[in-house]
Amino acid sequence: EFVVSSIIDMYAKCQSIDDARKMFEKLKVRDIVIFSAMISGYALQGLDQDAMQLFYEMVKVGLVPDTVTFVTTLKSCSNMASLVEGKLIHAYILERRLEGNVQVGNSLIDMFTTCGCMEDGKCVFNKLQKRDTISWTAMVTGYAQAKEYNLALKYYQDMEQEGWKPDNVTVVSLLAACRQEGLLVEGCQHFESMKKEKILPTEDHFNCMVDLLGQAGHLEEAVDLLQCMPFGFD
RNA sequence: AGCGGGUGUUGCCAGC
Repeated sequence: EFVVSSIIDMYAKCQSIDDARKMFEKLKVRDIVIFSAMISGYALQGLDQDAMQLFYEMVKVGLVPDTVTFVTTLKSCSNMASLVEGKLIHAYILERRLEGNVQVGNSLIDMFTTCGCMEDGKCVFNKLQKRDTISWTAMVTGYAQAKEYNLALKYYQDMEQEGWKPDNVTVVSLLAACRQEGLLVEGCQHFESMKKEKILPTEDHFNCMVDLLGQAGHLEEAVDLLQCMPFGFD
């Protein structure tokens, strides 16, 4: 029961997905947590077709997916950028009336924007009763990935205006957008604002900043930044 | 009432 799902989870996260599956197969009784742990393991390993198949199997045996099941299954849809499967999962979510759930909504936003369906993503976002940092960041990242940088930056402005603070992931997406648009000043502002927000920069932040400075011809500043970076060179 | 499964992470290049 509790122990079993933990072990499956552990195997799945330690790249022993086959061992996880063996244990899964041996079980006489499987509940949604066991299924979700197994689906999550497949999604983590990029075995997305297996994840989807297990989801369908789970529904077929009469188990009712919950928010966690949907979140993990949508992850596989995103990995594959499979709109067809994503829409099918969306239909199950609507049936269960879970579209307004924050985590499920966030996953739907990610799935739709990853599949290039910006309107559907926006629609889910707009319908969310409650939003969190991840909802906003998913929109920023989604538009940045779609190369709609101005919209990405606009979502960030709205996010700020509604009183939300960015976190390190938000800033990576912002810097990526600025880098693509060559917005040096704005990029520097976001990078500087990390100190104020007490966000620790990761390698990704530095990579974006070094490139942003470099492409603007500020080579010395780029080198300075490289030198104070707590990581190896790229 | 509680417990095991959970969503957002830059760019370029190479391989599959």
